[in-house]
Amino acid sequence: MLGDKAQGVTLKVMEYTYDEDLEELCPVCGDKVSGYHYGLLTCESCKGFFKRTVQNNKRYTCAENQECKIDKTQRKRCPFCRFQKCLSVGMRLEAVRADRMRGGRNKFGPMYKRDRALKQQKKALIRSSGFKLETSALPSNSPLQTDFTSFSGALHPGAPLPKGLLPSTPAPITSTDYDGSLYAPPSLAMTMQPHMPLPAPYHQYTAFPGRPIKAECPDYTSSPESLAGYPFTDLYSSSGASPQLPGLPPLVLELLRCDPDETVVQSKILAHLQQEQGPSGAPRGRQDKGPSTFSMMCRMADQTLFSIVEWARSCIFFKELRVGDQMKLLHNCWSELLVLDHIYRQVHHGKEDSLLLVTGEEVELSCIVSQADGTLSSLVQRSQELAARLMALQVDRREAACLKFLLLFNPNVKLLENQAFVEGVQEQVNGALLEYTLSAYPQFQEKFGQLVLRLPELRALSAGAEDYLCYMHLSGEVPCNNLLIEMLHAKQACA
DNA sequence: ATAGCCTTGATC
DNA sequence: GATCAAGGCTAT
Repeated sequence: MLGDKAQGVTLKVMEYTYDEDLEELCPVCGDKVSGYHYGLLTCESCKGFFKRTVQNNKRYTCAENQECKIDKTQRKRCPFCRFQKCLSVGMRLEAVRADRMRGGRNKFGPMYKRDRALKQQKKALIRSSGFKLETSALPSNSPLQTDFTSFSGALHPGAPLPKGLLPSTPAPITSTDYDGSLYAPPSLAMTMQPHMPLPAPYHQYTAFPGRPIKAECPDYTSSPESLAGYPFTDLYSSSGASPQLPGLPPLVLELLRCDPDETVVQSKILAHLQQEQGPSGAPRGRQDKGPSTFSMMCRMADQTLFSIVEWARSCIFFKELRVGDQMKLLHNCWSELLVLDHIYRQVHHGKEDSLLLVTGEEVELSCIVSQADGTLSSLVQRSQELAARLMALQVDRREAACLKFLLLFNPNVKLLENQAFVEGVQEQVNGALLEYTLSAYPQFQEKFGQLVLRLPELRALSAGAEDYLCYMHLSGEVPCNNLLIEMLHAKQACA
């Protein structure tokens, strides 16, 4: 045993830390998972919380506006929002037994098994591609980036593409991907329905098509009585998501399911940044400004971009595309997605005079403006204005998820191999968003139009941001070996 | 009320 | 018989 460890140290160390890194975090609070509970991998405490809530038919209320952040340290603060998050990430009421029978298995057994298989496969794929890149002389200063650099490599126009890596990689965070698409060749799936505007296709992606399952477990959701007091009964028109709510357009639901959990993304990015800075990376800020602040922002954006790419790769529809089209779409919209991500965070943050960073840090706007040059200041200012507009529109998470897809599936991208498909998705998402806004906000008929109108503004903003990044890059201010720059180059090459 | 640890029992 | 997600117990 000890001998094994001593040999090939680097390899072992890499493998180990890598596994640790990928070890799932609870989608509710980001704590360590202890196993599958009520439908997905969660931590012990959220399992217990969910059980207590459902078993004892608890009712909570939120003292704020039902948008409390739930993480490991704050999860006790607002049980209402915690339970809402439990539901929105997909914890299953039906898995709590009415008769309190102990032991045994329930109907979710096979689902868990499948989820495990998917994760296993993903691990294997990433690992193999990671090693491939190791050997192909990537100037990596951080060997722990294997999971992300793998795609960075794949996106690089000049780099060899690891065959078969991209199309079938399952979702990293949304653990409820139980469709069979993983095992079906994506290209085939497309050629099968080249001109179909896909009304049928997405049905096969819903986790439980046609739904329920009355049998062994009590189905709380099917009983109006037991449902009556639950917060999610009136959730439809507010925030949060209820996976089983009737009336929510299934596609919207599906898009939401693809959406990564903020907490998980945040902790992942934080971990990466800390690794880059070294273990002694003291939280610097106030006095240590200047170039390091900008490069820090670049690193943050860079990591966010990795998570965006990861999101896209695991998304419904997107993963069905050929790698070439995937890259074209991403090259087209990466900055738009970054800007939207930033702006939506500010909407959520809800403060006009400070910014919330992906890392969870809050920075005074005045602090940024004082350090930034005119261009950057005006970009920040414009993004704050856009955030304010979206805030006024009360954009919710479902709408934001749709907007992301509308940016990603841009049929105006040139030379797409399967443009009809991209157009079809765009159309579908538009339809679903319209349907959703109309039914969820009937008193606000123009909401759809208002939301969609923000997209050109957002595109203009992101173009400005790209220009600025380009300028800064030429002045040597942007850290190299950066996915941002890679994207920038790729886009210029296309143009 | 929370969350870590324990017991149970259907399924493999 | 091993596994592992259910429910149960209990100190904090």
